[in-house]
Amino acid sequence: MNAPLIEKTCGFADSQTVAAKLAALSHPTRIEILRHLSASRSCCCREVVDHLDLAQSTVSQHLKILVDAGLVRYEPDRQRSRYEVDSDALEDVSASLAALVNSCCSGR
Amino acid sequence: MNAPLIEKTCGFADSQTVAAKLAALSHPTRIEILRHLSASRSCCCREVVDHLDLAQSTVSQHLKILVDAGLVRYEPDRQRSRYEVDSDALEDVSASLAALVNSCCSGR
DNA sequence: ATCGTCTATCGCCGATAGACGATGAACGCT
DNA sequence: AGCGTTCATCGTCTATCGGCGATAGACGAT
Repeated sequence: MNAPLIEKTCGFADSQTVAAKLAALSHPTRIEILRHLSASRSCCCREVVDHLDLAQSTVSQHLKILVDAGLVRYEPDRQRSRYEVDSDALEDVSASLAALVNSCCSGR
Repeated sequence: MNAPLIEKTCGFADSQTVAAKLAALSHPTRIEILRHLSASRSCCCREVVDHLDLAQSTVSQHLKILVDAGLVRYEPDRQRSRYEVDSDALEDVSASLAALVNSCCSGR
């Protein structure tokens, strides 16, 4: 998966790539999860569940989506899980969107 | 709909609002449409259809989603339609995401 | 008046998303 | 060994998405 590389060199990723990352961010629960992950640096699944009032399986699913999108790092820690925001990836997405928006607004 | 106002004043919109706008952007076809709209300033539906190789009804749907999200302005022009990128709204979304990302990455 | 074009909308469909509960594996503790 | 906790995964259900064709309305041209 070298998409971020392409992104770095040419200034914007292809529509497919950008859309996929934005899709991972396009759910209120997942945004809330990101906020919580960044606020408390510990971040096991249970913690997020307590914070969110959703079923544990549901939260686990959302976390998986974020991990699959490359926005959150995951590391099993004993019987716990450890989730952590991937700041670089997140900034990448933001930059991609900014590049897209910029290229769309350059004409004025 | 005063969400953008809130966004302006407090630095970031609520998760729901951000997610909704990102959802509108989280489809490759819609990103492609945005690119096309910004490239050619004229933008009737038919034009987009010719550019995209999708059914007219499908394209119309995607355009509607973008309009409903407030990212594209719409104005009927005779029997044609006129779609135009709303640069301000687009920059708003980008800023919202940047704010979110920033608040998530401030800890390092 | 009629025809052709451009749109938006409707109805339909297959696929996917998002929620849940149940389950079993892994692990710490007693 | 046995119990409680944490977690990922599976199966199920429902709602929504994304695609299409068909249709009707609006309009220009003939």
